[in-house]
Amino acid sequence: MLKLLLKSVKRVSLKRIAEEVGVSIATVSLVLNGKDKGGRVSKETAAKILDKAAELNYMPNTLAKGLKLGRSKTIGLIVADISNVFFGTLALYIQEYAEKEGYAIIIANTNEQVKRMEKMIGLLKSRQIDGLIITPTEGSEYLIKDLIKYQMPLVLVDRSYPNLPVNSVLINNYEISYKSTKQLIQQGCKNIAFITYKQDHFHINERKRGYYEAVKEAGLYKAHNIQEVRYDFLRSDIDRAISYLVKKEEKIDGIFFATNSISIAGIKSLCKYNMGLQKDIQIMCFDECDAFYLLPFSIPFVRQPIEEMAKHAIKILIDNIEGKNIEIEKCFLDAELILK
Amino acid sequence: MLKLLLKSVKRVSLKRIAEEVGVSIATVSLVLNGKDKGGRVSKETAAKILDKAAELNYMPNTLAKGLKLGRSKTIGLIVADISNVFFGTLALYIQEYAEKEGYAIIIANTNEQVKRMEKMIGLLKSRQIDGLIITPTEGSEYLIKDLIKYQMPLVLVDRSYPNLPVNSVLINNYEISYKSTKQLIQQGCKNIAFITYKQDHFHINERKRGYYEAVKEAGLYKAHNIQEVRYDFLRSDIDRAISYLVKKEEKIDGIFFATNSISIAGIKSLCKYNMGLQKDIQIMCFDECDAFYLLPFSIPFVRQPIEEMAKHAIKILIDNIEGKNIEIEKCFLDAELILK
DNA sequence: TCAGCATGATTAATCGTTTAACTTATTACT
DNA sequence: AGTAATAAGTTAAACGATTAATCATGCTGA
Repeated sequence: MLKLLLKSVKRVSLKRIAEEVGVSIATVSLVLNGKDKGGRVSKETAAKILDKAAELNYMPNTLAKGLKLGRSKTIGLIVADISNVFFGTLALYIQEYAEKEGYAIIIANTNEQVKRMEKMIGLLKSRQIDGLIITPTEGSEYLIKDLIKYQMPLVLVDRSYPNLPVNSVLINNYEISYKSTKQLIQQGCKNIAFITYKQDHFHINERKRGYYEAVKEAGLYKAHNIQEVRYDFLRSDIDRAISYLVKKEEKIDGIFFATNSISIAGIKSLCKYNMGLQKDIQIMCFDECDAFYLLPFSIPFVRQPIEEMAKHAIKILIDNIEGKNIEIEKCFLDAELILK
Repeated sequence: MLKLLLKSVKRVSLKRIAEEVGVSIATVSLVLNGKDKGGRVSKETAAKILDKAAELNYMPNTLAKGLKLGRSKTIGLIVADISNVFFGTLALYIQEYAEKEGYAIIIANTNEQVKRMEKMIGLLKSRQIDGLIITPTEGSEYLIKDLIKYQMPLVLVDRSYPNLPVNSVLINNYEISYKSTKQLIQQGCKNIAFITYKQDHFHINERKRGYYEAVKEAGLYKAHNIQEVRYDFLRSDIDRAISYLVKKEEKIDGIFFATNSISIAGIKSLCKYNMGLQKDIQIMCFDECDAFYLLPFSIPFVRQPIEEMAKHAIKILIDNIEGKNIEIEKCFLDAELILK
């Protein structure tokens, strides 16, 4: 009874328009899709159909359309954590650019767990998404390979497997890390730490390599200045790392944080230990953070071109989906070092 | 040619399984949906079907299923700005709880513009979403009314129109604002400002009312201590407001920020004017912010139970969608005042 | 012997759209 | 007049899944 009540508000379909105008469903479809050129439908009939469609506020059923055409005009976006500002901003722009092309976005989180990533891919596939934008988790190479085999239009963003034949949009991690570390050295730092995730990610390794080359070149390399923390125990691992770094005999005078979450946790920790930022220790962060504005001095950071990344990812993906481009695209964008 | 190539990877359908096992599509469907009890299908056939489905890694086509059943197992989430941590976190939890019930989430942004909200509702409707979770923008009452008339399962979150017969999940805005303001008064503030959006939102008005009652009760009410800023000109309006408040003859000694975005912008501004936080001015914020951890003292704030909000919203919505509950639910959750 | 029932499966309609192929009537051309 | 071309539509199959209705077979008991 209730169900009947709920169903009573029927959506407007082509059939309804066809009946009310007195033509066949096919004619309505042709007109509404603009395929009535070349003497298919008379001007008057077309006008009547368009009027009726407007009057009834017709909206095509995307499910039916997708089923018939084999395309859903929907893109899956798989990120590690949508509550993280970096991914949130990425999602915002991806959604914006996708919408302009008539695509909707379904978002899924992995929480950096490959099992969840597998599940999410399955979930999105069963929804007949036309393509996928992914920031892959560690150890997900086999999933990416599967998707390639499956011929799923795909773009990796932020992170990538450089040896896989897959579209990607990345930043110049190595160069910007090298440059950022150099900057700390120029500011007079002699003992610079690098805090990063204990993860085997290409982009993370590149950042490490940039740091490494810069300190080595300056003759400042010390193995124990590189500290790795676990994603799942970020807070406690950072605390331990910072505590170690500031207490060891050769006290550090600079820290480079490899990601935004590490930056935030690291700064929190430094404050807890009451370290004199920019007096005793110079820091350098990946990504901007609101917290910076609280300080009486400015903290240098690497700004990623998130909007550009989103724009490129969507363009590459949609070109791929619509068959306009079948070449693999590896797109590298320049991040910016902000010193202010 | 290319298209043919792309199409060559066909998805596994019921038909394929039926052919390979040598039964009809109907039988496969029954077995895979667990509707083969009561002597519908023999154990052996069922086993063969299940095996084959597993072997081929069958995944139901959600579009076809949705078309047939009139339900898409998809929920639309419309927020103001997914790059805002509050909404990002909300989205994270909503997605998590929805997923547990087998629903996917499509996210859309309004940027606080009612025209965009209208567009997004249309876009989501045409995708046959089963229900909608919305943080409505200002002036969107007519859209909500439409949705109610349309009998769309719907839950408003964070914000609401209290007079409309619509499900909602809100916090106790009035009480928590009253309590927070009282707290500032107890700490000795005699001249407390309230900075809020120039928006006619129920939840915003409630927060203002809480502030108002508290200062009035203490005989501290002054009309010009309430400053309103525009969403689209947040930074500049906040700057002007703060500048005014700290420079006027009766200098303020406390500020209550009505939302998280206002808190962040406000603190930035205070730092710019070099105000001595917690010496000259006590502040009170809505929502937590990473920036707080940079300070040598703790900033009191109102913590919203975001996960609980998401949980309730999803429960109410899905009960509604599945016809388990047709009563209108107005759910109020308690926010927490964190002083540390 | 045969109605009645249980078991195990199939048939066919349906959801809303798209589109190739077909129809029918009119006009144009030689 | 006969053929072709054009205009203005319609028909019907298909996409993949669900499900009410039907069918076929074997068995039971009076």
